[in-house]
Amino acid sequence: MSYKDTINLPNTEFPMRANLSERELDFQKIWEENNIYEKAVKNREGKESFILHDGPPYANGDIHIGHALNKILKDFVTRFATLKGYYSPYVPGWDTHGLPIEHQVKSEMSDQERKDLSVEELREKCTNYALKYIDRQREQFKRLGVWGEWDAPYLTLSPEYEVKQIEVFGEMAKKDLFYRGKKPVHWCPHCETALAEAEVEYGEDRAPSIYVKFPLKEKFEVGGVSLNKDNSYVVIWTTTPWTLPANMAIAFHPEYPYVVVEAEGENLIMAKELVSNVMEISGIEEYEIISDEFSAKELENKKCRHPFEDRDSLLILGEHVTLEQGTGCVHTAPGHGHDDFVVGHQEYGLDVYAPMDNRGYFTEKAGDFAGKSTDEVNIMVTDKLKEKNLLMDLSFIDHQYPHCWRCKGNLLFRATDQWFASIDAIKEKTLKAISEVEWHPSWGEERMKNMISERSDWCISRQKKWGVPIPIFYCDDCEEAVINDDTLDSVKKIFAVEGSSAWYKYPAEKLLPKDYSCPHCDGSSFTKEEDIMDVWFDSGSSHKAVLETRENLSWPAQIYLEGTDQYRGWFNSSLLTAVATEGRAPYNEVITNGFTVDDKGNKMSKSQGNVVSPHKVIDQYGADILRLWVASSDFKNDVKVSDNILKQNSEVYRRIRNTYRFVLGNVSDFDKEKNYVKYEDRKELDRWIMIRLQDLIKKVTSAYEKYEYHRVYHDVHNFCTVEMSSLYMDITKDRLYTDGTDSLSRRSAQSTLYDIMMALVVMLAPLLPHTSEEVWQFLGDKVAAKESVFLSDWPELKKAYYDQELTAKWADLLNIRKDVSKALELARADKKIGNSLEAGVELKGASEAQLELLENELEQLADLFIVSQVELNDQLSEGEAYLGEESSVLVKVNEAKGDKCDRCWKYDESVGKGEEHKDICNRCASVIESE
RNA sequence: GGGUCUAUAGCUCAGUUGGUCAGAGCGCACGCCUGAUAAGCGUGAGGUCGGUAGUUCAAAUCUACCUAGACCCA
Repeated sequence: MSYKDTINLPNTEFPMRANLSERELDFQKIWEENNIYEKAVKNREGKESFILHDGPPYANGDIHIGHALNKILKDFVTRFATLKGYYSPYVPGWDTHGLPIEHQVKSEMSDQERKDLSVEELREKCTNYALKYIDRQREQFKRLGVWGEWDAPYLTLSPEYEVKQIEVFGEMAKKDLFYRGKKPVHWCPHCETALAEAEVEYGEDRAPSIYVKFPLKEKFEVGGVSLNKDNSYVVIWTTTPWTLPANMAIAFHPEYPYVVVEAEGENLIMAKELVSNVMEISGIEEYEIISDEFSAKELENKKCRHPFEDRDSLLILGEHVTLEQGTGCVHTAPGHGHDDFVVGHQEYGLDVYAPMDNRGYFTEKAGDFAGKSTDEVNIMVTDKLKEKNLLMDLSFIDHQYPHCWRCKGNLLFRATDQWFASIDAIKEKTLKAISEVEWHPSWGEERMKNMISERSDWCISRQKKWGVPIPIFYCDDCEEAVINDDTLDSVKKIFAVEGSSAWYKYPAEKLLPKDYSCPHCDGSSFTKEEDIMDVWFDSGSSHKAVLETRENLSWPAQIYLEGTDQYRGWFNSSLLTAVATEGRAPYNEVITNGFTVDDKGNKMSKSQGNVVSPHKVIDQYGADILRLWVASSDFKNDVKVSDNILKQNSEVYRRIRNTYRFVLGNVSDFDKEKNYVKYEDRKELDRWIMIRLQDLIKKVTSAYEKYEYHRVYHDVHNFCTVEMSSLYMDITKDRLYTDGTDSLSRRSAQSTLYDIMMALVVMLAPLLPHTSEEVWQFLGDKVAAKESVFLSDWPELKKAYYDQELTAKWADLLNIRKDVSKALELARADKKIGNSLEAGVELKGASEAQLELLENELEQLADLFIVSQVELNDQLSEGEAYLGEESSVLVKVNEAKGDKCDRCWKYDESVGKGEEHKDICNRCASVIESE
């Protein structure tokens, strides 16, 4: 007869193959329909808050693997916090304003449509565009298994958000942190608009190339020669002669050597390395370097005369000067160049002068050049220079020049009025705030401090339409800028109802309080500011706009968690607005994740073909595998991802899943109410693994608290593989299958498996929510009280379980087990045995203590080694036995005595001797009898 | 060019304040099992700790330089 029916084999419907890509959707549906997220959060109402504030992704395009990494990490944080007992609601958000969307919307229109478009229409289209992508991304984020208030996210374009944002702006304005200044921007004279760097295209263009002599203002000595102002010059080179009227300075590199060259009776200052170049280009054959090399530091703050304006030109130092072209002496017009602005204006305080109108024509201030175009001025300038004999050379060259993305025309670099936030005013406070934040990893503090220390003032203005208007008015009479509580309250009221598009819909009078008059001059007519705010001001206000306005949130946030690029971005702008308004950082902790790179550590790019798409991963493997990949990586560094890496994670997943499956199969007849064996009454091996489980709980909990998910991953995986699968489950199978159904030994094992399962499923729930929920549902009646794993509690660490004596004893026994395994393998290689149950083992301890141990535990050794018999033999010698490397025990492997029991498959001398059950051993016979 | 980082077996990670032959799991190879079976068990082979030069009795661990890579800025 077959005895298979008399044993308790695993029994479960829990599928070995997960089929995650399809089944995950079922669980997501269950969560959504039953409001599990809401219930889980509500479950912790009144408990300590743990608020992770979401950095808003930009509402454009589909999510990529970097988004997935970041959002999944956030999900780990909030799910763990909730299970651990914190009140941790998660409100996701989106960043919706800004150039890329405006750009995209415009480029989808014909030229005519674009021309006919009103600002309000444009903004409506932008709104729709953003909303469309929010919907798309929302579904994609939800598909990752990220939970949160997806039905009520925060959007930077929502009226309530905009109101808070201009409130933040107003608070800063009241503290006098804003000022109006000029700054050069890319300007298209045809489209009459400023362009962002993304809208600039560089292309070949023909330009005049001129070398110009600037006369010294006074005589000075340098490099051992004395220079006379009548015949001594600094030589500059430029390809934009029209910017010369705005010249304010000449920049020299502080480190390169300069010299004086004598040529044609004149003394010329230039970089030593470029002398021969310049002479060759200018066609001068006879020249001589008449000075020693000298540092430009000797020239700093001396002056030249402007070649044709009634003005001086200051000699200054700048690291941006190169020796690739020109003379090493750089014409500097702070109104017409970026470096010129930074060095000339911000470092040397020179005027930002750009006498030019929106169409690119020179203004009245430009004197002779008034009304002229840049092309005309190019010619006039060179003529003037020739006239004064200050033009060393004129030629034409082809070079890379910026063009407008739309009309393809040449761009100008031109200073326009901008609003700035003064960083200097709050720098000290900000640096202090940084040191009060906990940075993970810790180098973040230094990175942030360096960044803030070096940061110059924040240009808030953007000459665009898709954004939050800068809520400032200008009095038409006195031209003063007006912003105060009265004007702000009025604007806020209107924005709260109609959103910030109202700024474009209504004239200033409607936006201001009724009959408002200028606080400076009593004037009653006003003009609105046309610029919008930098989008970093949008998201940088989120801590106020979200944390302060939502009832379930609170300021400041416990955590910001973003990619490392956000030191410059969101961490930075949020910090500045928070310090400006509240005097401290908006976060207690900042965590950063690295970027996703390919398996060689290179960044992903379409052209490299190494891009891993989260959608594909989900289709092929499932979101839980993607999440496992996130968990497996030390995200503080850059995170590698490739097919191979994902495949590896799916193998790890399989091991975890099969551990669950084994347990589920073996507790199918287990009723916790009736069959649970309490810890003290369990078998030693069961107690041993329970202690191992406590170690695991301790390690895993601590790893979660430190955001070290890769430690969770490794610890849990090792536990499943080493402790559980190859040891505990392998050994316990015999008890579970063949001992009496209701025997203490079997119930003891089941109770243990149950305890382990309950701890594991909760501990992995933040990482593998779908699988954990699936397991939870399969536990069925046993956990009926809780409808979802996410409504349960974090496993409790049972310190009382610890038992040093037992732990030490089992460490010894398991060492011996390793040696026995090795000995069995040798026997197997000799074809003496196949299955280890075909073996009987003889042992000899290597020490008194070990001999005693073996003697005491003899009873359970066969089960522990999964062999049929174990005997002690103090006659064993090294010649006939294997000497264990781990424990020094001597092991001799023999064929097992007796015959194979048909029921438990062990060999035993009692087999074949029974009356009723001939083919099975005594133990099995008695089990059958008693069932 | 500047700021901040990273570099340990094919892969993912451990390696406290420098000190026993550098560890784990996976993968791989080989074997076993066929009552966890598109599972499970065992054994084994894989590393000049990115490179070079130093400090030291002693360095994967400290210093300098170099190489490769990442983010931000210029």
